[in-house]
Amino acid sequence: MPELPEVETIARELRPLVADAVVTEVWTDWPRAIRHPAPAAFGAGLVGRRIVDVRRRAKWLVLTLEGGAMLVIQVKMTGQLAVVASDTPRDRHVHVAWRLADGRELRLRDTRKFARVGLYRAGEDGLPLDAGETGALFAGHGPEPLEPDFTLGVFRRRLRARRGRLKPLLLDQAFLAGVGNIYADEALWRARLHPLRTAASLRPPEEARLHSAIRGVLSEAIERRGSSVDDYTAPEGDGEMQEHLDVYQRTGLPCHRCGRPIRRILVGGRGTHFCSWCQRLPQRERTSSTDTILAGIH
DNA sequence: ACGCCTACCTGCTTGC
DNA sequence: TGCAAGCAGGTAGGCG
Repeated sequence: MPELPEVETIARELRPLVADAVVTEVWTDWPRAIRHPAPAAFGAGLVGRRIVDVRRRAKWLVLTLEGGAMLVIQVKMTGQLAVVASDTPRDRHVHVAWRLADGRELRLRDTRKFARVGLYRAGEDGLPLDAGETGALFAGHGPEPLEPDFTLGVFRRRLRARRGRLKPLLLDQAFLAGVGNIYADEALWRARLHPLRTAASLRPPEEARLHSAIRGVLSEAIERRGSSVDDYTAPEGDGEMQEHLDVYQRTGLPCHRCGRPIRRILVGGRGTHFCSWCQRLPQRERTSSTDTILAGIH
C-alpha cells in the first residue's frame, strides 16, 4: 500500500513519462473518483493542458500543468498509475484515463476504487487558491520527514506536545506526512520502541533513535523503489523493499536482531508488527488497556 | 487532543 | 466443493 516511498517512486518514474505531454481527452467510468471539480469541469479543465512536472507531497501526487493548475492524484490503498499506448485494452479496474496527444494514455487502475483525483488552481508555493470543499489541500498535513527542516528538535517538540501512543501517532498525517502502516512498524522496530509507548514518555536518546529510524527506513525504501506488497507497483514495475522489511507481515518469523518470533497485535484497528523482546513496554506504561491489546490473538 | 467508530471498496483468506 | 463472513488499510467524518 503506497506510503511516502511508493508515492515518491511513482512520481519519479512518471515524471519523464508524462513531462511535456498534452492531455487531449479525459475518461472515467467511476465519477466518484473525481473529488473536485464536477466531472465535466474536471475534463474540460484538463483538455489541451500540458503536463510540466510531477511531484509528491505527503502521499499525494501533484502533476503541475502549464497555466497554473494542479492535477492531484491520491492512489490510497490499491491505485496504480501507468502510461501505455492508447489502443491497449483497458481492463475492468482502470477507472480514470487521460489521453495524451502523442497516442499514449495515462491510466489510474484501482481494484478497490479508493483512489481520488482532483483539479486545482495552483497558488503561490504550490498551495491551491481554489481547493473546493476540501479547504486548503495540504494545510492539514504535518512536516515532510525527509526535508532538511524536519530536524530532531522539530520532531522532539511535536512528540512532546502529544499524549497518544506511538503507533497511531505515526499514522496521523497531521503529525507527520507520509508514514503508513508498513513504515510505522518498521521505524519502531529500528528504533527499538514498543508501538504502545506514549509519545511524551520518550527519553532524549529514544526520540533521536525514532527520528533517525523514520528517515532511514523511508530513504532506504525510496532507494529500493518501495515495497510491493499487495497491489503496489510503480510505472516501471515492482519495488524491492518488501524483501528487506524486518517486521511488516513477518508474524511468527524470527526477529532479524534477536531471533524471537515477530508478534502481531491490533492497535487502533491496525495490524501492528513488532518484536516483544527488542521493543519492550516499560512497566510504568502498562495499563489495563495495553494489557488487553497485548493479550489479543497474534 | 484523543480514541474509537463507521464508511468507502473488492479480492483474497478463513471457517463451516 | 461452495458460500458467506472476515480481513486488509488510507482517509474522512462523526461522536464522546
